[in-house]
Amino acid sequence: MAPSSVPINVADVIRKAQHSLRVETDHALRNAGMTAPQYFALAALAAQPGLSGAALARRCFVTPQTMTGVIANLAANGLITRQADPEHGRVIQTHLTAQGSALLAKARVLVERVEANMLRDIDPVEREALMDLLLQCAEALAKKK
Amino acid sequence: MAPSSVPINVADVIRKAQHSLRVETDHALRNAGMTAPQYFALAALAAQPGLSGAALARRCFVTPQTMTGVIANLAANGLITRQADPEHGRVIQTHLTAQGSALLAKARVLVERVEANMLRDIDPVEREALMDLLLQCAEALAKKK
DNA sequence: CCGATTTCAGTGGTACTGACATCG
DNA sequence: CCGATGTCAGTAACACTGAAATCG
Repeated sequence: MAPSSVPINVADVIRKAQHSLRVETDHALRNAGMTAPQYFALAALAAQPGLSGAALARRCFVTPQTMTGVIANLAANGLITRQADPEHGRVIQTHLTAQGSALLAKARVLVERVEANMLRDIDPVEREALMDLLLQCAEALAKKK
Repeated sequence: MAPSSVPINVADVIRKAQHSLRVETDHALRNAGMTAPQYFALAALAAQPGLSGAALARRCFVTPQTMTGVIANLAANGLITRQADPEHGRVIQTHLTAQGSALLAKARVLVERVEANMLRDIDPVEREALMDLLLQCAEALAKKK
């Protein structure tokens, strides 16, 4: 059964929930002139400055090639800077600019509002259960048998 | 906090689980020469033959523009046929071909294997709870306050 | 005129393959 | 020299916005 208006299995519901979350997050971020992947990259960079493109990709659940494109757009908008790591040859370190840091702070409020709204009718105990179950799913998929 | 190797909130885990699911589904479908969106479109078409592009888009959680591209590729591969609805002017009905139907049956086995693997350590009661919680999330996002 | 469907044009994110450089 | 990792180039399929044409 494909995703429909009345999903009947767990996989469909995961896809449906994530899709709604992504759409709402994108809409919220549009007011800050940013896309969702760009936001996640900035947030990861704020937590750990100097990450390489490949490291950033792992943290944001995308391939290095995808992150390369996201990074290029962030750099073109003046939100990050890129410079070669003096230690390691081809590795390129990435850092937030003051402008990037300011925009991230503004965007963070918008994104957290969406996530809080999503969970508004779910109590802390249930949220914990939901997280545990989803992590089990992710691990089962990763371990692959 | 952005998605990281140790997600700490529900939204991150939803993104992580869906990403793993999508990657594994894509890999499984590659053996059938099909992409995930193509599979979902075929499945929807099997359930309700004759749907238009716009109707198909709604069922598969994508925009009509996106579905247009997916449909074009399916038609180019001979898996579906398209013909104008004699009643309504511009509406184009879409139907599975015999080849499309056969490939869908093969692909369905591969996809269901991935989904079963994802849930292998979760008992029926917990699966039900997981679905309920995710549906609550999706509805809260859709209702938007 | 309005609403739904379709199509076109443009941008951005996503993955795969393949190639090359660099480090250990 | 090898193998793992980071980057880049090319290709393909998805996905959204915005706008325009068409039909009922």
